[in-house]
Amino acid sequence: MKRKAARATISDVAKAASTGKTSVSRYLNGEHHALSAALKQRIEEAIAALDYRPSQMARGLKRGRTRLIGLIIADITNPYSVDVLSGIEAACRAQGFTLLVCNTNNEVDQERHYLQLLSSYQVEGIVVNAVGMREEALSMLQQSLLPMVLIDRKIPDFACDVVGLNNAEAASVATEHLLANGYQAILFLSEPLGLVNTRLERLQAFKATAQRHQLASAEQAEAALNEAAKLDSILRDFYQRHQQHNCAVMVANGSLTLQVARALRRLGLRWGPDIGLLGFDELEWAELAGVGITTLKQPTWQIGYAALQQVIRRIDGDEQPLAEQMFPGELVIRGSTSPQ
Amino acid sequence: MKRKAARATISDVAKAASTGKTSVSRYLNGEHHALSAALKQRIEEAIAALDYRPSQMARGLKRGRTRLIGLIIADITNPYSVDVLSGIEAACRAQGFTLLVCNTNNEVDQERHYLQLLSSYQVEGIVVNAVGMREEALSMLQQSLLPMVLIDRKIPDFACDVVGLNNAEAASVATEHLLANGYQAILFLSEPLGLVNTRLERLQAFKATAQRHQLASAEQAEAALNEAAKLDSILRDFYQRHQQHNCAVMVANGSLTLQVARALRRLGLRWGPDIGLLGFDELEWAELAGVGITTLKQPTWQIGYAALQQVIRRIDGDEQPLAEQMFPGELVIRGSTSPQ
DNA sequence: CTGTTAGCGCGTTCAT
DNA sequence: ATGAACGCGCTAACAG
Repeated sequence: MKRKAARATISDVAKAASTGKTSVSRYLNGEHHALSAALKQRIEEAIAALDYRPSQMARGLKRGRTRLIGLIIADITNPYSVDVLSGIEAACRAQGFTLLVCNTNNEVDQERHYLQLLSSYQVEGIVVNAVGMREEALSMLQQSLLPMVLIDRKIPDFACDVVGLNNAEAASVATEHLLANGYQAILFLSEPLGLVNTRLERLQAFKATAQRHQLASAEQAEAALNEAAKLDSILRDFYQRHQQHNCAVMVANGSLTLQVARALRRLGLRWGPDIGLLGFDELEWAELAGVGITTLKQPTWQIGYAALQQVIRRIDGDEQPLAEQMFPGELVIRGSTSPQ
Repeated sequence: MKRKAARATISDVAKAASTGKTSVSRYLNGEHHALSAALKQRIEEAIAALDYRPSQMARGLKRGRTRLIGLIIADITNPYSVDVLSGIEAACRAQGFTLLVCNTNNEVDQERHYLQLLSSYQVEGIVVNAVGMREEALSMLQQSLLPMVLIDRKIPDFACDVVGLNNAEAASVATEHLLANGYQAILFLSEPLGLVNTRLERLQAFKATAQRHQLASAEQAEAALNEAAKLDSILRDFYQRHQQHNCAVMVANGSLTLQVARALRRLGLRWGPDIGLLGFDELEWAELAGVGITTLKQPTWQIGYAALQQVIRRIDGDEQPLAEQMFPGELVIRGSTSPQ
């Protein structure tokens, strides 16, 4: 007695429909023009009766097309990444691809593991959501020969399609908003800059805009997400030096904004009344925190969708030089950037 | 000239090591006892030289073991689900499985689509993270014959392993906390109860505990996540009837807590000073919202990890009657449950 | 229009 | 200890 009914194969269907495997295969692949109505009918019934579903394994083995796409995410707990994932997934469904999601948890050996894995499963393309990814982790990607697209971040010296935010424009808009609201000292706060282009571009646009408008004091500081003490001292120092003017902090991403908000809490400073606060990336709780936190919202879903479309274009043989799609951000104004 | 170097196959390796495929296969599967040191050496070098990696497709086809596990998530934007996902993923890595993540977005036809897909890829087991899943969507799962485990929620009349929170205990602890802090009227607020066992169990434990302690007023109401107006009226009404006493709201899950917080904002009510607030599920921003929101934190990561272990046990042929693992929650006390 | 045949890359008897 | 040959489920080339 069998443990469980073995799955029906294409041969079973062929037998049940008293025909050959080829015709069944043709039916499955939509080559309806080459099948008589009667045969189609029989095949259809056989498939239904046996609850047959073709094995993607065998199909991929034969054709070399697995219709599989790998997604590498540095940190799946990051809301930005999750939103992007939604967009990617929607695009996959629309195009008939399946997504293999790999969360590297920002660990290099996990990334190595997953790259091998994706290769083992013969994925046809890879999307890398590099948000929050450390630089060393990115280096590993360079060896892959598959169609690949980067989200949010570029890799120095590595020619690869990129989809992300128009950082220069966004940072400029954000800075101008703060200037327009009368802030006279602004601190640009980010995780360690390194060679991370998003941070560098945002910083540069901030500086340029500040200079263009002759901002009295444009400062810059870096702190890692887990350096609470350092964050405290940076913020305390900045506030003490500028509390007589209107001063504000501009935070380069959502994860850090959360930490900054916690730090300000610890220091007893209220965003809005005491100090301005503006963060990149929308936060679902932004309106609930005190007077609300002004954010620069990214079109995350669209970014994910566009990224997947781009990989597919490459899979389909597109040899265009190099695509770099930059989406505009949207400023969501809340209480944290209203002085007094 | 070939477009890109075709991947090396097991035959290539065999040729390069001047041996047969069989030995290479044995080497790959760790049957080291049956290989001479010299041959192992040659194979090892050939694999390295060709950058060979076995095709999981072919392997799965032959052995019938794909080492693939499917995960069905109702709503990937739910932080609870993401945390659980982390745990599942860690367990997968530890056990040598790969995860196929499917986000149904709470749409029935997407679920149908993904169930077929998982079956096509011959996954060996399925984990269903039912958090936020509508009842009608769950019904579809019943037909799958694969090893399957449910997270968080049970399906009526469907024998299946379940991993989740000890709802009765958790709700009891939460209720007693409110009682101890002097609240005399408590409103239990959830999404529509339906037949969702988590909601029912939490409600029942709330009622039982309230009765045992002779709480003056224990009320209950339901509202869907998108019914802002209804939420407003429920809360306004409750507050007006009880504002002379200390009154509190207990919310059955994190997504709804977010909506409740927004509603209270709209109504101009402050949690803590004006009305008590306690929510199931930890929120990363809980401490930043006003005086902070008291939450009942679930061991999400562990729940995910345990769920995957359970599926694997079934895959390995475990025929135990039925496992129901219930983890304890942890009350995280913040300002929202301190009256006056 | 339809069936027959030959692999895709791998694991697995079964001989050597 | 090692290799030759067969077949997993499917598609593609080639007959009929």
